[in-house]
Amino acid sequence: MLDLDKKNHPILQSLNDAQQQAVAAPNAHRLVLAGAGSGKTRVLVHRIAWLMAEHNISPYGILSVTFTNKAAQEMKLRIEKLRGMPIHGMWVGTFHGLAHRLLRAHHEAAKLPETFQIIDSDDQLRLIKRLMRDTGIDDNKWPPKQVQLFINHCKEEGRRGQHLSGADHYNDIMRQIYISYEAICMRSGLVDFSELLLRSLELLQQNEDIRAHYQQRFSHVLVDEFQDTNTIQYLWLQALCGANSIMMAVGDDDQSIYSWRGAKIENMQRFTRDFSGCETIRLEQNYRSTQTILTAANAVISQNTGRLGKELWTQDGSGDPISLYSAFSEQDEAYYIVSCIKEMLSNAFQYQEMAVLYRSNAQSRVIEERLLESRIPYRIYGGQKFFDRQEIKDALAYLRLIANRNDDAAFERIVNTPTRGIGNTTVMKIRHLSKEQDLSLWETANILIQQSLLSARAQNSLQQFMQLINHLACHTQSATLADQTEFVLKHSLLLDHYKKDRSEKGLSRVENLEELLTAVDQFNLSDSDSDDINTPLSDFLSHVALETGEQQSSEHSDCVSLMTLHAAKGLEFPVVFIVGLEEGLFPHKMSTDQPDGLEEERRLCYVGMTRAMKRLFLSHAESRRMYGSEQFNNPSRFIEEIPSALITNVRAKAKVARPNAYRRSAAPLVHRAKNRYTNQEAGVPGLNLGDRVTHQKFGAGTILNYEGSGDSTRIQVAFDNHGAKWLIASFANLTRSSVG
DNA sequence: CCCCCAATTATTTTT
DNA sequence: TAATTGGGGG
Repeated sequence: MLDLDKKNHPILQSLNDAQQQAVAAPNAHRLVLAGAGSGKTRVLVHRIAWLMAEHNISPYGILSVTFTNKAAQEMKLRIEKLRGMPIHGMWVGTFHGLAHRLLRAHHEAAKLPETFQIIDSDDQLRLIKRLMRDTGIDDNKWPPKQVQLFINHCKEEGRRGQHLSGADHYNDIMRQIYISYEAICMRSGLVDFSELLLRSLELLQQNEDIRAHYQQRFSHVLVDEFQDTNTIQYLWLQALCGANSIMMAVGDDDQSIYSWRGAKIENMQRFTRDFSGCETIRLEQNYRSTQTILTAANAVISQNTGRLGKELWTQDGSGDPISLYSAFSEQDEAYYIVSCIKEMLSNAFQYQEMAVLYRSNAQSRVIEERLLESRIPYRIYGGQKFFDRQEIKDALAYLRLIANRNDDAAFERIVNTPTRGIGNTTVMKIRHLSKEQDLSLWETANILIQQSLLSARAQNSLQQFMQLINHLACHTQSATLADQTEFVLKHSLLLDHYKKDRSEKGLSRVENLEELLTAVDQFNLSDSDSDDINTPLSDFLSHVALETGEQQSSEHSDCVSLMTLHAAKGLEFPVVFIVGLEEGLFPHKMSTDQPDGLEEERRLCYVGMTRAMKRLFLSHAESRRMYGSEQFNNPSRFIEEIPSALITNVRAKAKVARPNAYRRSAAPLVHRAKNRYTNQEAGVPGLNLGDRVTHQKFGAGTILNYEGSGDSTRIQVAFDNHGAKWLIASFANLTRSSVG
């Protein structure tokens, strides 16, 4: 506990006890177990302010690491806001961004050319494919995607090609490809994402003076989302922390949902072991959700084993119960969601306060269709990033080649884009010689031309291409970035190339290229880290590679958000719908066979539930069209893990509340559903699934399901006024009624 | 070089 | 089912 006068310190005043303990922790390592909505960013920001104010730490001595650019940006902003002035010299950024910074500053010691550029996973895959073709490795037998995973996995574990044993045929092939891949990247001055981290770790490991410099500089290292760190990131942090550095790791083991991407929850325990004197602080008071939502989420996550342990609570009230809807089908589910959205809207919630979360992207479609139909504005998070689009990458490849002629990935991409008569034969020739001579494609192309080793046609085309690049380069040397880009777009004929495509796709590609000009322009204005000595062009290229660029521009309009549960991490919404809570879908069947997989699914559910502030709607569908066939999934086990007292089953209510609107809009689909059921008797002659029936006591309802046969047949009926019930068919005495 | 058809295959994704 | 990918033909 802190002394009273400390508690009244302006930086600590607004914080709860646990938060204060974290913020004002003495000079010792701390693991902060920060539950969802417990104010972890707040703690980090206040901690930094505290260190500067009370420990007299200069911004220069602080290193603050996050995973996403968005988080880094927010951190920076909030620190500046709290201090009331811009911060200089503090390293606040993503793992990759900071690693990049280290490599730029010490490219020589890192054995990288000054002009090195970053490639994304797409470029990486292309390089691997090309290399496999060159070395004659069958890409049917060894899928390039798998090779890519292998390489990245190695790098994430800190292993180089030389370190590998090649124990069996598989490992032998993989090692071979990995080694040639490393060679190509070196020769082309290219660095992939995992390489940024591994290379900068090696830089620190192999250069005592550099390591000592940073260890001395950073007296405090703070890390956000620590549960998402992988092995190399852990080692990287460790390398930056000297004997006198203090580290604060903030994370939540219950929100670890990226183990499939290499994240190691074990790093949390490892941290408390490796960093001596480390104590754990728990932030369990939640400032986001109602107690009902928290109790439900706590109950679900408590099913997991090996947790560090934590229970969320709130000072606020219990709030509304959680709604559960059992839909007939995914269509029905979508109608229900839309009807709830309308209801919430009339309950004074705005569209932008609502989010629909699903396990897999494919689920968004039905919901989109219904939203579109109801003219409800929505926005889908995730999906293709601006700078990942084909046409944008083409344009960037021109810029990259201008910046660095040895960039093989860029060369390969645009040597014949737009088509200029440099076919496969020519490119193959360049590749072969390039491999033989260990020169870049550009250098090789030069040799081929000088020695006239190509057909006259090819020679001519290639020469023109290279002249074009040189021409673009020297004509834009002194121009601004925006002018440079515009010049390139025009003279490369890339814009014309896409303008020829009159389809919708082509149209949007042209639009995107035009948007690129805007992006370039904005970059000039806002500018990046201005503390390196690079050209604006190379600055821009690094920026683009590391910051994938957010969604479209419609950010500020009032829209319902649609996204995967993964994408929802870190966000919050007053009203949250979690749909498709079915066995096989969520938990996904790909992860149900191993216990680890199932627990991660459960954490995902926990993440989803804790996004909700006021209202949480859960739903599952009894039948769902998946991969072209009808699946009958059981309700997700996660539903059962929620105490039933917290849940209201709303199936009947929803139908009664809006019988007309509901029925009318649903009509065509009910019809379609009925067609599917036509030959499927509900275990009783004359009754089919989907039929409308009447019961003496319960009134009208719809047949949902049945089980068993003969006298013991049970039928599930959704009664309009009494919810869903299982009835013994032989006693129920149901009569068919016509569909309204 | 482009177009069409058959085959394949369906989590989650940041940097 | 539907979307993407690869191979073959024009």
